[in-house]
Amino acid sequence: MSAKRQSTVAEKLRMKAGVLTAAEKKLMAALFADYPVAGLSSITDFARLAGVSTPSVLRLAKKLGFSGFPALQEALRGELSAQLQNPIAKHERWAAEAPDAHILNRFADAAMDNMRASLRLMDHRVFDAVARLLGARRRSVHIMGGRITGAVAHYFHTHLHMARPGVHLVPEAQAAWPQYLLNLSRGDVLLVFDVRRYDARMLDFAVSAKAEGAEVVLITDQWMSPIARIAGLTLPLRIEVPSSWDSNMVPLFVAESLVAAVVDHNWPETQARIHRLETINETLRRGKS
Amino acid sequence: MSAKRQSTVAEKLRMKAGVLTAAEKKLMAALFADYPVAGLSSITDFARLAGVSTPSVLRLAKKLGFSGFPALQEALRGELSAQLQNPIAKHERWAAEAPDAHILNRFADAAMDNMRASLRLMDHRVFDAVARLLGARRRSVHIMGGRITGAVAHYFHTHLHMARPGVHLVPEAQAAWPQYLLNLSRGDVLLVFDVRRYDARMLDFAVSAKAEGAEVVLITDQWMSPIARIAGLTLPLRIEVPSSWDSNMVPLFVAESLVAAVVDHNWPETQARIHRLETINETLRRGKS
DNA sequence: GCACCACTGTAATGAATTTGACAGGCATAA
DNA sequence: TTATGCCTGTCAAATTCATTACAGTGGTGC
Repeated sequence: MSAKRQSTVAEKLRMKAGVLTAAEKKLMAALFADYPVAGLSSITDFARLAGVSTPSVLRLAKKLGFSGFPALQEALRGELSAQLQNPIAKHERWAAEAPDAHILNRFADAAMDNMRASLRLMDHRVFDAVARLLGARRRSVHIMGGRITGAVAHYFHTHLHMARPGVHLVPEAQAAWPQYLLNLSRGDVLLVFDVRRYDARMLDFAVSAKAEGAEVVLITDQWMSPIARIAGLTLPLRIEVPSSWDSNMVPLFVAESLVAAVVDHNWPETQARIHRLETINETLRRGKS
Repeated sequence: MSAKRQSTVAEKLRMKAGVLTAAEKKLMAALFADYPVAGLSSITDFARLAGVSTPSVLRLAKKLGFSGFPALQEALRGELSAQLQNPIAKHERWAAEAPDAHILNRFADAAMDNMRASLRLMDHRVFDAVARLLGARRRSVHIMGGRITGAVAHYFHTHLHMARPGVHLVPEAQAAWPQYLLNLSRGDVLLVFDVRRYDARMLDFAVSAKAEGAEVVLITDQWMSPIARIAGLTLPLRIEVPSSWDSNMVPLFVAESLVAAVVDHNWPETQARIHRLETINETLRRGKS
């Protein structure tokens, strides 16, 4: 790949600065005053902003080598979006020899994109509300995941359980569900991970739980599990990767962040609990060996 | 003037997230995937990008309180140019409206740093070698994780098992280990996840496995599990986050990437397998309900 | 002073966009 | 099951936009 290809509109302009006419210099100044946003409105607005006529804008675009004004705009949008994507991540991932097309690089890019998009999709107030619910000691917490997200649910259960008592994992095996519904008390929290392809049986479970008075919290993907309609709080995420399956990285991220938030929120008590846990672990290990 | 200060399009969207229809949610996700640039092209392009019709875009714009699509675009341009000129915003904050110190932002920063650092730590030739080992059908694969990484090992087992036969998960319960050692054949692969605090018993297991002729592959953290000394291939990662525990995100990333690499490497065969799996799942589901 | 040339704006045309009206479709509730 | 209401896409009209053609302006060299 040659380095020439990736010349930005700004570079092209500076390159041609010598042969620009008066009207074109006005345009260049106007564009640089608010680069590149000034060039993203209509050709009429841009011309008026610079104080020239519309055909002058068009002539400048052609002089820079574009087929027309829309082509110039697309170039501007392209470099803008490249610039807004975390620049470090894209360029610094593997300074080394691995090709861009390598699966690790493709996966890493996708993962970073997912993180960004998910953080935008999530409402941090909802996140805080979920953390508050999970931190309330008088509420039991019941965690549930589907085929894909089962591992995340399991992981979340393990860690939240270190932070507080009263945390239960609803097993994937449907046979045991009735008793778990029985154990639900009014005000308990049911946290469900459900990404496509959505599990109709989990919807049933959530509906029943809600009928029992549970607060339903849903962590789902951008296409939204049907459980969203009955959930009190929903955190939508983005989980696409170049693979046959979706990625669990962002759900895991949310799970870890939620645990951290709960731990933060009630630090002294949790710290004591963790300390006790470490001691017990030590004792068990010694006892065994 | 209302108490609310000028809210961004992103905020408006999240505010209304509850009352958005399916098509509108698609648009929201598409916009957030490349915010705000995705919304700066024509209404036609934007609609096509999100996979909905143009009128749906218009309806969303009106729902957010704009007079039409161009008005929405102008709002996007406005906040974009404000953001680009404001030096603070240069460092593109993700959950933009949440404070920097918010746990989500701190966690996200740490996760991104971990990703970058891990990609630099890993040698992509080692990664490829691991993928090749895992893809070899004549070798059985045995997967093992510790207390923290157990969930990742479990997840990795589930997914790799979808891609190929001969994948086994060594349970955490030590009691069952002898039989698993017995099942190891010369040339089999033992893939171990081990991060601090390292588990001495896993080292013993790995040593025994190597003695049986197994290829030991280790996925560990930057401080390197002692197993590294006997492992044939080692992938060191970075897993620090602002929390009481380390993060499993990067190990999960590597696990997912490895599965994708194995799947890629032997696509036709794997595809057939996955297809059969889907069929079986369908059948089971139908049979149950 | 006169003719030439390059540059710029006005006006008109054609293309694309935006918007409103309509009807099919899906889910919900009776 | 049937009826209702909401959502969504197709289609067509109206508007805006991008582009071309052309005429006017100002400057430069002879």
